[in-house]
Amino acid sequence: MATLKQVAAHAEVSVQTVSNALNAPHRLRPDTLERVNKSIELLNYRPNRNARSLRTSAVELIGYCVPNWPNQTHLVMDQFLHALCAAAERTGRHILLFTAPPGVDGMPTYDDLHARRLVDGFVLSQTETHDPRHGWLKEQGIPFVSFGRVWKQTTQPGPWVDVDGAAGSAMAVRHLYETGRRRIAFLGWPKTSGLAEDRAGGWRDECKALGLPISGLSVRCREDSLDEGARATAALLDAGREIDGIVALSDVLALGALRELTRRGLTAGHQVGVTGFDDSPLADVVSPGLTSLRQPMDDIAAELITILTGAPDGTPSERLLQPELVIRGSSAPG
Amino acid sequence: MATLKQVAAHAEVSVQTVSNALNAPHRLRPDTLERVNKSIELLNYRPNRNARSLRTSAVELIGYCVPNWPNQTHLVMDQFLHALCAAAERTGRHILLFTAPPGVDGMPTYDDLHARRLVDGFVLSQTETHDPRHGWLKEQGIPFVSFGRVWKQTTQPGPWVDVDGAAGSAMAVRHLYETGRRRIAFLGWPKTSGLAEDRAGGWRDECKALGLPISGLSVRCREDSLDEGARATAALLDAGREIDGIVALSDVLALGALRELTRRGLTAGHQVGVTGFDDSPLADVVSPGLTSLRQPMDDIAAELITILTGAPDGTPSERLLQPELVIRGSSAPG
DNA sequence: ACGGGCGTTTTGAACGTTAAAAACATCCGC
DNA sequence: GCGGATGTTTTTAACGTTCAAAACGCCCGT
Repeated sequence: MATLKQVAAHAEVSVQTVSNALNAPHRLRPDTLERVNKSIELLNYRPNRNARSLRTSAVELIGYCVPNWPNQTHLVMDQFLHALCAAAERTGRHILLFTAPPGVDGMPTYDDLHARRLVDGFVLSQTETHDPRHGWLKEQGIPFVSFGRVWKQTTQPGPWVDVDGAAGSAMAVRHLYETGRRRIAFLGWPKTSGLAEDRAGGWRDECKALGLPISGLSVRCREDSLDEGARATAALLDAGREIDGIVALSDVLALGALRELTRRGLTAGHQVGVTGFDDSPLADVVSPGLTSLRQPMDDIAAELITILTGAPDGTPSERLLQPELVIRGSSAPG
Repeated sequence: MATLKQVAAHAEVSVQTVSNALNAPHRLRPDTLERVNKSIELLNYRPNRNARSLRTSAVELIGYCVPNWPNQTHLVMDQFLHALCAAAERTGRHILLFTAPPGVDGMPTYDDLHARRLVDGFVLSQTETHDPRHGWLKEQGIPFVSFGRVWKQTTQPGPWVDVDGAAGSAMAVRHLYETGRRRIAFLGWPKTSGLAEDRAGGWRDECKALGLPISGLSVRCREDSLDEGARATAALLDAGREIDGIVALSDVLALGALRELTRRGLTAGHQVGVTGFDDSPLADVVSPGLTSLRQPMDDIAAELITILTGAPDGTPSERLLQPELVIRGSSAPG
């Protein structure tokens, strides 16, 4: 494997000149640059990243903790990871995966990776209510950026990128309204989840703004499963709420709703319009397809990387992105 | 950030002694070792991985290309990644993610990562028929191990770990047989996929071994979707095949089968037992739960890492692991 | 008392790169 | 023809670690 030294010998220049040819080509006289580049190419030289990192103390690696506890967002994790990788690579960086215990127990792992210079900083996701990681990292002065706000906190402990769940729900409500629905229910989770409250709030506010009823139309499911979605839908129908639209907080709940509607002989997309959240692979695999709110993964990833690698000074950056309503059969005009 | 030098000064020994305290503690006199360790702890010293890698030319990082083209295995990718990470960490290594164009176009990326010493080697997955990556890497002398055999090849071009799809199908058939089924159909993919042939072969052979009929009971679906699974099931039922069991090549196809059965008023798990493949999150989310063949991700990951980091000599290692039948409601005794 | 052997510690050099400063070359104005 | 400005290249040193060899200290046998 060729080194700078060998290239330098071959091009009959000093080592530093070759280094400059790569890092500051404008400093070289054109003919020297060309000669050096020829040697680089001929010897198939590639800079040794370890030596470079040692010298510059920047590894160009970003740590990401691969989550292991069950969570609906896993269904779109591959999309997220791909987008994150691609965004990192556009800046010459890469993603380093690691595992860590949840919550504050995982902090030594983060600390270690940073102290040993395996990573420059971290991208956090799967943010939880009162997540302790952000404050801890900030305290240690370790660079990070969060995908997802830390809920139930007055000020965000660091830079973040998130998707506007309230706006998403509102978009879903408006879409159902525009396709003729007037009694739109909401399938959510318990109040403990900030994300759930965010999305529920969007449904409530938009319904109010459009003059639609909300009383008795919001159901909290105990868990994120098809069965719970179906059960909640059944409850709404049995209570005689006369619903013609359902905004569900997740694709899984939405699929449960679809199943219950189908079971009762109600054509989803005709009698009752249904929307989900996150545009997971499930949404596209069922029939009729599930209308869902897609998270703009490429934009999210790009913003995360920009914030993390851009401004190292203390100014926390915050970006709230809009989801995109992907319309499929489940919300066809009734 | 403390360095060896500072620790050495604090403990009043030479730099090399501190290095030995970490890498070869048996060489130190017990009292020196203790003194050095105290200093290490006090100064909160962590070895700089870049400096170490530069010296030893081993980065302890394993490259994994995060796939972006649509594929059913994405549903279990988070499980795989978590297992792979954990296994790597058990040997002090980590996973570096990257993106690359599919097929041979991606090889420069692999080459580059290795040449710049960002990774020691690669774990390949999403192996395709006649996958060119394995041969190329072998030729370049770049260490790798494959999750998944390269199909339609007489000899495997390198070490691999795989799950025995034929045995999996056979397990499913036997399970359905033991719960009373006698006419068991197979839902597969086109012949071009080695994986599909492997799984289909297991169904065929086990049916023959048990004296069950196979003629007209195998359907090839055009794509891996719920609709195709449902369509294939409908076709089988309409043709009067009198089936009472379905072994599907994927969870998605199996869910399609379940949907069609339910639509026709046939209780899945009673009249017709259904099994899927891969034990994706979908299997657990539907009701009745889908009986499915789980890939032993932890074992797979452990084997991959062992093979990749264990024997650097030319002897290719090969490991065929058995899937595990996870029994749920969809195959309850009829 | 002296050399050999062994266990422990130190010295010197190297891994491949870049930052900073120094050296060299060239051109210009006066 | 000399000082200065500008442009290009080289020299020196350093990043933090580990390897190989040398040095040191000690015990032992003769």
